[in-house]
Amino acid sequence: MNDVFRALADPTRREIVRLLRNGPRTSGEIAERFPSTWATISRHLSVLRDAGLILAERDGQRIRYELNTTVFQDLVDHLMDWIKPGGRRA
Amino acid sequence: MNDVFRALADPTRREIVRLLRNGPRTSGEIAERFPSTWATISRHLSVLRDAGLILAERDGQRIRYELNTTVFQDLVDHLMDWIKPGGRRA
DNA sequence: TCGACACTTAGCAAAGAATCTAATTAATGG
DNA sequence: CCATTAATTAGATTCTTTGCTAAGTGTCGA
Repeated sequence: MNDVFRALADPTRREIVRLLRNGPRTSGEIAERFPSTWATISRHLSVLRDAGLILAERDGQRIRYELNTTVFQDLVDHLMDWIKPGGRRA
Repeated sequence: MNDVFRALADPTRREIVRLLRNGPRTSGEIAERFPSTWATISRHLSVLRDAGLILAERDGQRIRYELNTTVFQDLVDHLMDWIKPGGRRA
């Protein structure tokens, strides 16, 4: 879960997530929307992927990324838990 | 909103948030639960405060911190938005 | 008003993260 | 098998974050 929070701490990565709401996109399609280098975006994608927030699927020469909504769901559940007092731990 | 995500990226700060679920605590009460220095915890508290995630209220010599649940609610709403496809922007 | 208590801020060193360029891997078409 | 396109990885640099010690602020009681 730590990876998830750390991944979302970066504004560019959150922007990538927002972009992927509208459906899967290739690495190149994502990269061309940002001022940063393709290499930099690729790095961001790997951070998001390692956190489980996005899924990668190769399609020929391209790699298609899409949101992993179940992890977002887990995150939302996690946060909901926090704002309910008297939770299991602590 | 960027501050909120950045604040939650640190595990110690998330732990503080979890602790505050069970009700307000003073700076000292919070600090004594962590291996870090009081000064370090104080710094974490200021990050959480700047992000609006917690509220500080002075009570004599003590300062009492409590969760600001409305900001968490906003965060949850924000995330829910992400996992619904076809949002307003992009 | 002095001193002790509760807490925060400042300043610094060390660890981590973001981004760039250049090199590398992988798939495809000729 | 070579060139091309698509994308990632490596290495270097710079910026940010973290956590420490030490100094400062604010409050209270004697």
